Amino acid sequence: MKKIPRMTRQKKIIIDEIKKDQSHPTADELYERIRKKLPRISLATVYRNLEIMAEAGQINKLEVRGRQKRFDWDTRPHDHIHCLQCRRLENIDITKNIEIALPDNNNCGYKVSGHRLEFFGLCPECTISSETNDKGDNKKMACKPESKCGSKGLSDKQREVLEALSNCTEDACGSKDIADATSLESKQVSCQITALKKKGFVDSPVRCKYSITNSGKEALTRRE
Amino acid sequence: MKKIPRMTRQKKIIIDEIKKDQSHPTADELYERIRKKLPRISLATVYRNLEIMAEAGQINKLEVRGRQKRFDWDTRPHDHIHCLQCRRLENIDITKNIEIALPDNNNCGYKVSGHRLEFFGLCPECTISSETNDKGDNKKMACKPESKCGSKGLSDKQREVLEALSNCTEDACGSKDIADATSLESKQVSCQITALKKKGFVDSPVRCKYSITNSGKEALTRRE
DNA sequence: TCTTGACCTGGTAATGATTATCATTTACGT
DNA sequence: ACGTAAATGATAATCATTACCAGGTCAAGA
Repeated sequence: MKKIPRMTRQKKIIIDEIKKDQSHPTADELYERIRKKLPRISLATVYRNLEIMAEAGQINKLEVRGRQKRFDWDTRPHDHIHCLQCRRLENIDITKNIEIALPDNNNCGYKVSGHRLEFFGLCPECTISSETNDKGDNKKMACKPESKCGSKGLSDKQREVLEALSNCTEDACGSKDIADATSLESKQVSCQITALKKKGFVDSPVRCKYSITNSGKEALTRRE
Repeated sequence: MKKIPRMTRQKKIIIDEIKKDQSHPTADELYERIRKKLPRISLATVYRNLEIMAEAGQINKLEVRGRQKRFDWDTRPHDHIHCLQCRRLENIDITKNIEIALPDNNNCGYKVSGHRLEFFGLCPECTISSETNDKGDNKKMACKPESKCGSKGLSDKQREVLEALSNCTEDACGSKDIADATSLESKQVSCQITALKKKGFVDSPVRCKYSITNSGKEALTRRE
């Protein structure tokens, strides 16, 4: 009485793409790859079919740390490790070292249906890059960029303040000077400075004096 | 040189509320509870401070299965179990049974900084309710409702079809009858029927004949 | 063979959780 | 007590995912 979902061109291509490697792709990564072969496919179709195939047990939906779900063609039970910096996810084999005892005889009263074990840390490449680059200023990702880095874009006011700082002839200038150089009040300037410091675009060599950082200059040129 | 975040009334109340029990609340659960004491607090403030306190190590941010993050005042390492139906999350003690070996001598080359072990299944209450209620039709949640149940709301077209079915004098009627009774074409009706079946509002006792279910009637009255 | 309804797709709107922005308010060092 | 940096509240923006719907395709029964 079970209904078997129809096999369509889209489903075939999706499952082929997953099986191609061990990369545990996200839905939108798959979408981008599949679009090269099937340009008219919809993102909704990708999501839909991943869900259907996961339910049918053809693939595995991984709910790991981070916002996006990842998909794995290998439905055999195994564990994962992922990098906190570049977010890559890999299989890890630890069956020799530990044995997870499903607490059948547990005191919690749950009817346990499964478990998940996940390690995290820095992958080899990110470990190296974090050791060689001591200053975080122009740190380059060894692998994929972390998606959660926060917006490195600039709002209009932030851009205005940054430009004023960039034009500053002194080593560092106070918020009064910036307020004069821009159309903003000193209170607003102070607020923007805080936001810019958090993004690493502004530095405060002396208390109440500010200067633009290298990544701040870079951000200015990025979309002038 | 480390900056200590300022202690504000809001932070105090948030951390007090978390420490009150073992419920591992989500940000919006906390927001609702705190609003009773501090009605003008903003949801953004709750999120912001939870993030700050998690970073400072005062509380623990739990990225467990499900969309929402949960927060735990107990920062000592421990594992969790959660119910797939009502989504409750509880601590679980399994230190006697297993020992997680951080693979220092692992072959993956990662610099491991931690791990997460999570069991899932049905909590005692949900186990009982799933055993007594065989039909899923009017199954009642023993505890909190699952948030991912899908929207139980009705679009205009869905409501129209449901109403037609509800007025049907026969036991069940075909989509032609529904199309006549409504302003919709038979193709549209078929499409809506599919959606309504998925929600459990419509049943198909005979092939190509449909009738409204109890939960379907209930959905109709909910916001007439 | 012809219908007829079930299932599937692409395009897009809606949703839900979280984060960003910014004017205003508050806490803290001096 | 003052002035500045940080925190707040209100709200817009973002991101991943899901819902909706009109049109297309398939397969079983008349």
